[in-house]
Amino acid sequence: MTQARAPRADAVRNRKKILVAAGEQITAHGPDVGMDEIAAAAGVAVGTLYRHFPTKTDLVAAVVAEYVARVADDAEAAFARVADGTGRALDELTAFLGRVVEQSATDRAVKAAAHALGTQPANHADEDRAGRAVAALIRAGQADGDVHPDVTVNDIYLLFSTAPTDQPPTARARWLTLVTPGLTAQARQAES
Amino acid sequence: MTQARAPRADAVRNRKKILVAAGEQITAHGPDVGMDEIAAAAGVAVGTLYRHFPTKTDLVAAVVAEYVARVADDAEAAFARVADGTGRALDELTAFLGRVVEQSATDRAVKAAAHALGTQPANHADEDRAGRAVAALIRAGQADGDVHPDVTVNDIYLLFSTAPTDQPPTARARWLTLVTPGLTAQARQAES
Amino acid sequence: MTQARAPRADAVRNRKKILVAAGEQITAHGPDVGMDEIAAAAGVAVGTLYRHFPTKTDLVAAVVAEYVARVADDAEAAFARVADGTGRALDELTAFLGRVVEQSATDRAVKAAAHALGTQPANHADEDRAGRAVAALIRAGQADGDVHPDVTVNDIYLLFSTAPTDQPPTARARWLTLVTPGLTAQARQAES
Amino acid sequence: MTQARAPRADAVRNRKKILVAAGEQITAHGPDVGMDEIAAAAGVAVGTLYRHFPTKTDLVAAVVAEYVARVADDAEAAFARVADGTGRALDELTAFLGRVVEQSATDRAVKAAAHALGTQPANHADEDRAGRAVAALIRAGQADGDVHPDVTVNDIYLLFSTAPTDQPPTARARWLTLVTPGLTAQARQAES
DNA sequence: TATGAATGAGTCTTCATTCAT
DNA sequence: TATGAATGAAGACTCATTCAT
Repeated sequence: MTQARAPRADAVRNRKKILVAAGEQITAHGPDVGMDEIAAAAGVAVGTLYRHFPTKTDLVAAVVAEYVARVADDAEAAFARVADGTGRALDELTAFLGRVVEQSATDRAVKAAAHALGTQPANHADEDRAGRAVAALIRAGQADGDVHPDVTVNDIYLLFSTAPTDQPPTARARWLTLVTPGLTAQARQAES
Repeated sequence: MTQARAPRADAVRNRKKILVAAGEQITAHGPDVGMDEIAAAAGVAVGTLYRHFPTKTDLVAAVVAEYVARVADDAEAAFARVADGTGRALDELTAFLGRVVEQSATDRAVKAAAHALGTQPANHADEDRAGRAVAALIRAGQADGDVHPDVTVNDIYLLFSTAPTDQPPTARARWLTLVTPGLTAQARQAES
Repeated sequence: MTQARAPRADAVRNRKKILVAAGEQITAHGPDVGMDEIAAAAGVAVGTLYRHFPTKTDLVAAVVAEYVARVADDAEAAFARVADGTGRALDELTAFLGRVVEQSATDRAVKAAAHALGTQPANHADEDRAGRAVAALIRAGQADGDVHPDVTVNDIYLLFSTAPTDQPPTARARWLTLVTPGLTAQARQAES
Repeated sequence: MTQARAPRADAVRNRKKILVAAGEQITAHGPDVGMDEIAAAAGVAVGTLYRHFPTKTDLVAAVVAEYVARVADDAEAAFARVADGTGRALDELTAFLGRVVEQSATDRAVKAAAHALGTQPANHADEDRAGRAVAALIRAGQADGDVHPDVTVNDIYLLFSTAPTDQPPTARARWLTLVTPGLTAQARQAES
């Protein structure tokens, strides 16, 4: 037992490998990748995969949860920059939106898989974390007079969920351009 | 003669029934509905379904094509209203966008299915028709000074393809509100 | 009714067309050709095909029967030549065998189909006709001292049924060369 | 440990069971037996069958390959007896032919299935082995003056491929009697 | 009567999940 | 515990046969 290699460490490492592989495979080959393929990509046998995730649904849920966690981290970092005066709220908000859209890596394919399998959002903690950070960002932007007063966290989520993640970068950039005015105060005032 | 069921008529009716059922089933239960289920929903046997569409891919392609045709009709009607002075271009454009988004009936699920099956857009005629009508609408709006000068047909398509068709009506309405400023001249000028 | 075209004539012509097409299709594409393909090749609709042959089995049986009839004709002609002194029995016998082997047209594929479908040999009349003619040929050859005394009609059938009809002409010719000695008197005496 | 079922051993045993069952089923019920039936006959589930042979074609190819291997073994054993003086070449050759014909077990039905599925002869090694042994047998027989000088390996193959394996033993014996003279030197010389 | 659309049981194959080793 | 072979339900597709027109 004292001989260096911790037993849990392997399990943890396996879990990570599986999660990563699952994300990659689903992204690359669509939501219908087989469990065998994911296992192979992770370098483990199916049995091992099932030890960590009793169901395909569970696996996908975990992948989605990971993604949510990353998004939450990103949102919090963005707000931190606003809080300490490094960044301006509206800019951070759109940049954040942009970054999320850029991450084709774990994208709509994953969400489609989640949807197809009826996954329930598992990790409320991370979701809340993300939600709070975004809300703070929005409030800051509104305080600046940059973000339209009626914008809510749900609006950002709505845009997330409709981002063209599976399209080429130019399309994604253009989408951002088209969508940003809807968030700004002036633009919406401009329409009468 | 008037009470006789026409022979070809039945086939035509079956084709229609299948198309409708396929749209519904795919929309309701996702792209992975079985052909048997579609057939059952259409009230025919699988064999009949396969007589009309030799492949699931073909069936989905046909459903998509139908959808495209309806969109093309809608776009042309919208432009017609602009042409005869009944409607204003920007309004027609956003209303058109709104209508497309409203049609959850044949929506993203269908397109996801199409994507998953690698369907090639078959009906270029209808696609072109839709494209021309939308382009005309945009040009008219730009002539009015309402639509931003750099807006193109592809922008509209981009918004189409990211519309939250599978979300509740309020979300869809909100999405439209958020997205519209990106198309207007003033709003985009308002951003500096 | 007196207007020239006889109604039965068409039916007979159709039957013939179907029979020919069935032979061709089975030969060309194996015993698993669909009834639709046979019907198409015959230039009729499946329904018509089924009017003439209530079952695929029946159709194949009919094709086989046709083949048997042709073989019977051939055997009788061969014996006729022997009877009127035009031909020598052994030569006619081997030539007959050769001709049968040459007819790849309606060949093993048909018989395999027949076998697969459990067809019972239908046309005893033609079979008997062929059997009698071959028997006569054999007896004549034995009277000449050319054909080995123990050769029977069944031997000829055995060779028929094992002829390499689906192989290239050179192989078929070689087969004939290898097989003929077994029928001749001298050759078999030569083995001790 | 001695009473434990070995893990790999099971897989190997399954493979064998499947191969045997496939041979039997195809022989018994023709090339069109369902994979389900073969699996049932082998006492495994279809999935297992497909794990071992990804395709029906592969399965049939494997059955054929097994058969070829057995024939190669037989031919080599026959030649070994000739080489060490235990047997006479012509006798061994015809006995070999006889044995092959006797093996109705894996016979024409299998080859027909192979043909129908477009199987490519996979195991060239075994084919070559068989070919070499048969060639050696022929050469030895020719050296003895027993086998006709123009006989080649292809002749033997030709006879193989036309052997009446699906007929009763008496018919097979008779066929051998009829066919043997074609291979002997004297018999063929006897014909002029 | 000929047509060809409709039927539906059956075929091959896949894949999430279980379980013996 | 990790492995990977086995399971078997389910899906796409075929085709002999029936039947309305």
